[in-house]
Amino acid sequence: MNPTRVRTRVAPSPTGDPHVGTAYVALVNYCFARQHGGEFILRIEDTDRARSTAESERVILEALRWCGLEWDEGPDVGGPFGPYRQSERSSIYASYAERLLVSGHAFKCFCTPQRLEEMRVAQRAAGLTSRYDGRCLTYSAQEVAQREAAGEPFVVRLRVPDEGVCVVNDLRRGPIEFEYSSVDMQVLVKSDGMPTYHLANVVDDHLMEITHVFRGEEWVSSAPKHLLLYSYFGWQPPQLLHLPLLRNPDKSKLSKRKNPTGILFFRAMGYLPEALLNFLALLVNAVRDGEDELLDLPAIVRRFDLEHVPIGGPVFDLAKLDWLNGRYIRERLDPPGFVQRVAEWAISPERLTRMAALAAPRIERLSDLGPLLAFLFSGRLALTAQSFESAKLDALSIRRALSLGLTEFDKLATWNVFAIERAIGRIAAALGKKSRDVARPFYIAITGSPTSIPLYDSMELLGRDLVRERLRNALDLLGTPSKRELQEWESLLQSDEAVV
RNA sequence: GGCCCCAUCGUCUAGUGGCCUAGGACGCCGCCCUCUCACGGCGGUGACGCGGGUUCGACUCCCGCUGGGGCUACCA
Repeated sequence: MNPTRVRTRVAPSPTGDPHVGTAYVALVNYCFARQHGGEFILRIEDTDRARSTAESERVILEALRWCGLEWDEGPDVGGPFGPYRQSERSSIYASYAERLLVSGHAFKCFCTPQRLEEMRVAQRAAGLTSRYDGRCLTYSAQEVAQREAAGEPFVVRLRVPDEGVCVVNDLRRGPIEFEYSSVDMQVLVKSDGMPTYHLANVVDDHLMEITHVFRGEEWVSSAPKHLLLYSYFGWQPPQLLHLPLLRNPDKSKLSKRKNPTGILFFRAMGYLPEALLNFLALLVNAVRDGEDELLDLPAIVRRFDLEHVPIGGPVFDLAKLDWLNGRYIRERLDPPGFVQRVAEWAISPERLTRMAALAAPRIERLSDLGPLLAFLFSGRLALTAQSFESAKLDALSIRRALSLGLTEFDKLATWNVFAIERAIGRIAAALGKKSRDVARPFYIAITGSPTSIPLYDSMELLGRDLVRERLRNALDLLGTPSKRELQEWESLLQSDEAVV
């Protein structure tokens, strides 16, 4: 019916560590494209200047490659529809925003953040949908020109009808109806001139000739805005399918405070990429009764079935991943292959060199190496609440310190000894304790012992994901902070930051 | 609060009105194999959230409730 070649994309935002949900979404897009002999594109959505980093982009690409997914077009491999990095396409978005402005489908808005905030608070208090009230829509052309000439900062907003219904056709969910009156007049161009996701994603999907968009469920509620944009531009929108969000065991959205979420975590933990991808594939399309669950990528693509992609949010079941990974290790790896994987995993020459340098001054026999460095080759450590009794701090301070570590470490732009040391320093200051005393429980949580090779080096070597895992584990042992505690403790840190 | 999505064993799911006294996988339990453990084999535990309809017949269709989730930013 439609002779157009199938083109799908995954569009991660380089604002943090690669998320396993990104791999999940990428896999679906990959499978569909491959199954139809189409193209799978990787696009970087870095329109958030404040949060996007080149390092994050690099790591995300590396992580997706590690998973075994290859894209046909992308910022690193190029392609006929480039550039594939939104920050390099500013002029394109500007011209399309201008088009909307001219046609009256968008307008300049000079409202201050404070006014918007007050408006929303009032709307919510009145039990209404929070939605831009259209004040700047009442200004005359001259008034807009005047304000602009006066140097007033402004954003460009999408004009949304006050009445009528928008129908979003989801490939699996069917038609979803939204009253336009419940759709906000989204900002399309920020005051810094950068487009928001909404504008950029629509323009790019059109220009890059994307035919099918498989994306996370969190986008359902902004689909009407996107559809509106397509219609304003006179473009044919792509087919949409919203995939369920991966969940924590308590069914909430998978979050790194509670669970491993980073692709890098799985690598650091010693999962094989084939197993991870296989596990995700099982979440996308379950096997038939009696069919083997061990599937390589070609098999995953072959049996991919759009009609049977689930829409209920699955809990990410680590136990099942463990089982699958075990099968890969014992069924798919021959001895040389196994050795190679182990080498890639943890004993690269660089890593070994670094470990040796840290360990050598502290041992008397080579055989001391095993116990001293075992924690660097382990997943979960065998700790109990008693393990922390040798720490200098009181129980509450320990929990506070570890919990603050969990949040502080995630804020670090780069993961190295220096940054880690400063983070610990900040935590110590926030708690009014000495750094060395605060470091003690971290030694125990991370290395398994109060005496070990240097903590900060160990943490860098172990990687942020494994450190996070160990802190989570320690906190589980000592008592996971309640929501209230978490809030109180965080404020401790914030007030400290304000002083600095 | 408002808008939207979802709902089968603890978990992932099969099931698209009769094939279902609901099937498979992970987990858990037991037995077997075995120098330990693991693997492997065999068996077991265990679910259609609730209430109304529709129908000769509902896990399957409709409505309500309840529960869970997402969004509600000049973040994506």
